[in-house]
Amino acid sequence: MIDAGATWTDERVELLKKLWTDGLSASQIAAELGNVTRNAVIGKVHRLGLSGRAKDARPAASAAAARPRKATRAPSAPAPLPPQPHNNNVVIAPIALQPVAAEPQVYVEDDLAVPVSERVTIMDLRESMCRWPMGDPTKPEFRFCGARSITGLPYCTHHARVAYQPVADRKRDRKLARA
DNA sequence: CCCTGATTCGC
DNA sequence: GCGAATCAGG
Repeated sequence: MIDAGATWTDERVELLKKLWTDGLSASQIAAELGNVTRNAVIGKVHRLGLSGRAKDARPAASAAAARPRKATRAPSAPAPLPPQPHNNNVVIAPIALQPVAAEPQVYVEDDLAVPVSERVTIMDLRESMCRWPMGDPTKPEFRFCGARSITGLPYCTHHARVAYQPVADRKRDRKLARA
């Protein structure tokens, strides 16, 4: 290799753009590029001015909620906040922020993106594991998803989407090659 | 504890 | 310009 990869060559920048707009997470992109951390990716993304991805219109929503101050690093910049335009047509539909069922049990085979790798029985189900039921609860082969759940939620990222949204199609693989 | 992106600031 | 540290949040 001529380049260790620690520099933002045009190719790497383009790949970054592609992957970012493609919806991959910063860490995924970092893993893909190699020799960079997710922070580096995020930093670059912001510098390129393509943060926020291709979201409809989320101008001030989360941006305004962002820390106006508090870097606990070294107070220097007053961090002036420009007037935020309220969004106009973000109709994310306040549909249901609650599970489609309090006690899910008879879900059909949801989809194919489910990682079969970590399915577990109730015996092996731990606190940090996704409780998404798979199969017939009355049958012995009943299993739970078992993937790492979002802290505070009973489901993994994937199933949380399915559970909390009527339709959430976001295909992303977990292909992080760590260490 | 795992992860996400956002931000700040020393380099 | 770069990215680690930090933050807020799921």
